[in-house]
Amino acid sequence: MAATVTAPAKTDRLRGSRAERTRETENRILAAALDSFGTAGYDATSLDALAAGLGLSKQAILYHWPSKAALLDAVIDRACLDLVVEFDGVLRDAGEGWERIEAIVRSVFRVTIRRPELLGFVREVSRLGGDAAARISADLEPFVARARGFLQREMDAGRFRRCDPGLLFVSAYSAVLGAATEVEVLRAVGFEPTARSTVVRRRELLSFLRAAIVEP
Amino acid sequence: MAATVTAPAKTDRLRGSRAERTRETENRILAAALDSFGTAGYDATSLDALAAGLGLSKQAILYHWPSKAALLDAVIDRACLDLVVEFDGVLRDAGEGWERIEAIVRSVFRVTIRRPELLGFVREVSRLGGDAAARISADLEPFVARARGFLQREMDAGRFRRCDPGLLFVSAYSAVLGAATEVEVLRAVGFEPTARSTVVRRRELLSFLRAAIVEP
DNA sequence: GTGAATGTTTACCACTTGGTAAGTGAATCG
DNA sequence: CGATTCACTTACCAAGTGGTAAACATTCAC
Repeated sequence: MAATVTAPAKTDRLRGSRAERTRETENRILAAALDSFGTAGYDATSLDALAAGLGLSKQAILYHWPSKAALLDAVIDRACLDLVVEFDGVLRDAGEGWERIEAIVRSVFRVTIRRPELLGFVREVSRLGGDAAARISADLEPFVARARGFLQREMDAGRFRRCDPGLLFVSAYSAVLGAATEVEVLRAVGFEPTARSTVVRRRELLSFLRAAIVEP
Repeated sequence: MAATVTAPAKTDRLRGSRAERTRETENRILAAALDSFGTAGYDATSLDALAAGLGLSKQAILYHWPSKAALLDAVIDRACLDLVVEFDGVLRDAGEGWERIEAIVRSVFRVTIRRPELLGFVREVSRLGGDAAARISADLEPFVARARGFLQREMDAGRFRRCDPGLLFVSAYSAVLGAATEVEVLRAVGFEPTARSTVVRRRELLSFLRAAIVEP
């Protein structure tokens, strides 16, 4: 027979070592929780429903994390990791000055299409406030600090309009997230958030930001 | 004795006609619900807690509105009325062109200080989606339409940079609401949302918007 | 093979939720 | 004055919540 070296490999769920399978279960839970927290919301997500969607029981979740709040913390860390990985990858290959902002905006729009729950989750956590919001701030702080440093340098070089880098960051952040995720407002002004209209929205947002940021 | 013409006037709560008192109770419930929905959130607000805070029982609320969802609808209508009254009043006395945007931004910042729950509520409803979000869109549609018309006219007159008025509205809306209400993001960039820092934030936001909107 | 650690389940609990049913006291109206 | 409407309360309920306790099956270490 063909050499089954060491693998038991009865079903897909039983592949790999015990530690690997545990990690995979936790990943599945984190992904499902991120999805539900980011779309339905934290309060509107029950552990029962979450577990049922994964073919588990609620107590399986509570085995890996001691409480719903602890699960939220873990999801926050995971989401921030995903975001930072995404943006860092984009920025590594991006050019200088305005090109970097353009690269980030394109990246945000790509994320809202491929993983719409991710930025919704960021919104949700900052809405929840308290420990969760503090945690996400802390997780993203290095990225935010880098962004501010970048803006400051570009201002010093005379390429960006001089202003407070922190507040410029907030304005740009809000405008980008809004154009990418405020589906109701977009609908109110006649834009169904389809993939096709995304191209238009992105183009308009970029020209808006360029006018606001780049020194003419 | 002094002429007590017709007034019974035993306590404050019993003043006025029956219809007036009923209306006053409903107003108190609406105000408390708007506050709690806008700060704690819809899901996190229980009818019991709401009623207790008003010295009523939950069923008193359910007497005036048949369900929590119906109460939410009423709160939406009330909040939109407040917003439209506020903005219309401001715009009536505002000048032309850029001055009108400046007036609106000042108005938004004033609202976030005097009634922080109001814009938080708008955010919350648009997060909830579904019927509630559709309702708030419908309520604010006339105002949004006027804003788009204004932007279009200013572009035609060559005073504003030419672009899609609807998407410009979304970008500006997001930037304003973000700078006014994204407390966690502001904190992350080192701005405690105090009344003092508000002046700085408003000034920076205005110069950001001016650069983005006004034709140089 | 045996015993221990691990991941998961079933059973259960106290508590909260939105909502119903029925009753009550006061204002209003004829 | 009596009847009725009105605004509200007390009592209650079924469904769901996050979380605990304990039993159970599988896998791993020896």
